[in-house]
Amino acid sequence: MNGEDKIPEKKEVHRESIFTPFTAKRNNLIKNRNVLQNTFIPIQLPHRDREIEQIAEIIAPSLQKFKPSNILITGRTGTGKTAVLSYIERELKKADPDEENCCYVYVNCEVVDAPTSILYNISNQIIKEHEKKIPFTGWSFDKVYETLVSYIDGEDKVFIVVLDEIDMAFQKKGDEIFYFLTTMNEILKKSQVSIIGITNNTKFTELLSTKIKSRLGEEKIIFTSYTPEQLKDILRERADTAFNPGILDEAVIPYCAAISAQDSGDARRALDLLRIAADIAERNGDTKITEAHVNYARSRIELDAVSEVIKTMPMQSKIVLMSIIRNRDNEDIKKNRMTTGEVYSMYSEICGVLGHQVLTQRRITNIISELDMLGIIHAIVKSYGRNGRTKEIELNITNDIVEMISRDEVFKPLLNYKPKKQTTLM
DNA sequence: CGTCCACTGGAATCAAGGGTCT
DNA sequence: AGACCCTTGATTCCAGTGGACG
Repeated sequence: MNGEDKIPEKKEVHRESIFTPFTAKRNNLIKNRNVLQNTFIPIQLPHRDREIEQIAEIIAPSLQKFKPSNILITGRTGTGKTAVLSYIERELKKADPDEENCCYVYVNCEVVDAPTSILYNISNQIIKEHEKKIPFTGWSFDKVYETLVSYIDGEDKVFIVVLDEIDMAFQKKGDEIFYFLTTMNEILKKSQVSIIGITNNTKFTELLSTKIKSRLGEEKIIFTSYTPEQLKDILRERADTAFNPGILDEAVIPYCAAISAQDSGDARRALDLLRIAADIAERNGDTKITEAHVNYARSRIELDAVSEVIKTMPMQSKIVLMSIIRNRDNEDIKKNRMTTGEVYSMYSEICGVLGHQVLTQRRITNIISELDMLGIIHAIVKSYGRNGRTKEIELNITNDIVEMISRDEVFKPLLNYKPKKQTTLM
């Protein structure tokens, strides 16, 4: 993206086997790699004491077999929600090692989002006996639910069910699943179930029906974004165990913190930045990690994220994106902003060349909006008065990525193809 | 002030593919 | 196996609209 952050040339290394250069250059910059992984849960979570205490206070009764309130936790990504919960889990296990009084179940709804699979997932974490486990497919929702309920009731414990990324489950099937989970207690005679929902969608509660809302959110805890100062502390703590002393340039940690605080206050992002910067430095055989490495890491993260999105896009969206790129680079048109109509005619042309089905303009409008939401393009509705009302579309990706798309082999036939001259339009 | 363009975006509907139920 | 969802992507239809122009 920017030319000034070039990493120094790789140093020549005496070759013995093909691995020698890598092992030789893997100088001990990184002492402990695990610590920088975002799945790592540190012993202490800096700046989350208050939240931990709050949650601990709420769920403490479970250790005496009393049902704690349901909790709804909101906060943006990378504010330590999942980390805090894992921490809580660990502490809970310490207090009740044999799960005599309470049992902790964690489900990530981003991975398992269908209502049945959520129940299935919960059940199989709870049900220990192998022969009683619920088969992966084949059972109806009701049957799974009934089995789960009867099993839970046979246990005489408090079950704490943590639903991470709870909004993902909501999108699929409304709040039905939450209804079943929260009403479970009315059927249960011995055991109790309490739910901890985690979401990074602050508007999530508005989507729920009032009934569910009050049940699920008996207690609400909001995780605020980290400030740059707090991010610095977090990074510093990890860096202390991750790196040998003196390896990190003074400015690196404040710089990482500043970058990620600026666009989210996301600790995960900050850690990624640091880890990748370290990786790059290490691979390059450098002895110190500097701001330049961080800059490099930053652009690589960005590139990876966007190209990943584009790679997994459906074909039609790719063609639409290609049309926008072509329109922008076309000698005859040559403008950064274009209308839906212009995109559509280019699109139909490209479809013709590639032998793809041409979709309606209505659908293309939708695809354009989708691309807009992904942040790949900028589209705002604008009125040209007498000349109609349309979306004004602008590309919003770097040339590296444009390059990458253009090289995609599905667009091969376009390489030698010159678009027709546009006859109409201003 | 009304007209009228070139679309937007909601709603209903369909078709295909996948999983589920019996 | 065959009937029956449910989801997703697409189509059809259409009412609605910001603002330059006359």
